[in-house]
Amino acid sequence: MRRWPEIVPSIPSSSTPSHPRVRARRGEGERLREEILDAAEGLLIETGDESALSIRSIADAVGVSPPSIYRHFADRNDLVYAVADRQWCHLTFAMDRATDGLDDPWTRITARGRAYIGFALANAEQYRVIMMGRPDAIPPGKADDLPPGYEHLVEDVRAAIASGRIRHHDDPILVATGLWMLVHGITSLLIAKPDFPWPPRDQLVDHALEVYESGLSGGPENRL
Amino acid sequence: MRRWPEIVPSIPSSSTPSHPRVRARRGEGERLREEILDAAEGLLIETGDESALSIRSIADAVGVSPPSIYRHFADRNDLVYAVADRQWCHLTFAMDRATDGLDDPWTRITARGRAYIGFALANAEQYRVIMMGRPDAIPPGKADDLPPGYEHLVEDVRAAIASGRIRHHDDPILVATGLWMLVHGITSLLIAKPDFPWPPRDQLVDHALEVYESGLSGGPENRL
DNA sequence: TGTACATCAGTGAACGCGCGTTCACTGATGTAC
DNA sequence: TGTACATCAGTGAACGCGCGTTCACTGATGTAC
Repeated sequence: MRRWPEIVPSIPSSSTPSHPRVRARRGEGERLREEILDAAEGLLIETGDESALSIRSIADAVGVSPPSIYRHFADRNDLVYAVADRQWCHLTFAMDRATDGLDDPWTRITARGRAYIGFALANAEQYRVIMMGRPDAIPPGKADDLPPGYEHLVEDVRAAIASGRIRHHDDPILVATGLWMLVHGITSLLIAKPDFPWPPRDQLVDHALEVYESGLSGGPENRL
Repeated sequence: MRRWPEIVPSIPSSSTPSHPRVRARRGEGERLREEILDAAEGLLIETGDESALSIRSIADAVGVSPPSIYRHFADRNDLVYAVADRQWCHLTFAMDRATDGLDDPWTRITARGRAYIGFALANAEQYRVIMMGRPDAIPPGKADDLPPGYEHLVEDVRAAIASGRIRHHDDPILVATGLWMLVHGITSLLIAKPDFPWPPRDQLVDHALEVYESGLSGGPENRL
């Protein structure tokens, strides 16, 4: 069980750089690494398919020859890992931002959940890679990693239990995991079945969170 | 919105037939079709990867030459569709069996949910294809299809609302969809992250269903 | 201030591979006469 | 009962493709002297 690096991610543009690329100046070779990841992410969004991330197509999108990729990534897997890793950080970042300044534990929990759903749906293909894909796409040693913001969620659950907001359930890990599964279920089904005649998304999210909250708090009479 | 065919599926053996295959007798050409699907499913389970289902590897597993596949399937997509379609039927069948003979609507609902989770986890790679994969793998016109047993679930929810077992929620579609999402969330996360240090599976399932049930029934004081 | 040179960023061509698909075919077998 | 033949199940060889990866290389650029 490891941490994901606590870097502050910048949401990258999905733009495919125009082809005539200017060669990095000496000492600035690392620049290409970022350009590669940007291009990979752009391709991911564009094609919606992780398997479309070929060394050649990425190199082409960056405006560079395929062997150049190998200066920065050991092989294709290593590159896909890096792409997934970035998404992981973005999701964490989005949730941290959403809970910033909120004090009430349950408010923080739902805000986190809504941010999770919102961000994941806005970045569906990236979410696919990190949460719905085969474990191959996950960097080794990260497969058993905590989900984005999991520790913070557990803290909030613990606080909600302490404050009596969550009743009849005393295991914060179990409660947090259940919440994660509900939120993931909503997110991943909407992503996997975009053509299904869903009820309005907001209604769906509200309903599910409300039912779960009601179940955790001991019934509707306890609701705000 | 279309129905899946109401055929009674037989759970296929995942065995890869031994190589020296006996040619089908005249008029029995359809036999190969089933052998192909069996072999494809076997490969799917074995490799855990839909992209490993190549015409060549399937032909090899059946003990037949690649062009033979085209006698029964228009192209690779068509074949993958057929594989997914079969899984769809199996899942439906498993749930119908699990609710057989049960009368109480809520008992039926949870039995259906547990059967869904149980069957999907026992056939993880197949579940991946039909519920977690890209819509490409889903036969055209089936992408907006009802999930296995959805209508029956909605019926049971309606009955549970009528009997007062589900309170404060009057839209059976919304409730059924929420239930589906919860159950799918549990299933798909367990499949996608097999190495995560989960709480015991049964505990997780029990907890989530209990919380959701409590939320739907209006609090723990209403529980059995 | 000038220059040789080590280093760095990146390239062009090629490798072997497995893939989906097509083509013209083969040889067994049931059936019409 | 015998046989010619249409049909059926399946084949062998080849196509063109995109892929990951490797190799020896080029040419710009900063720097030591």
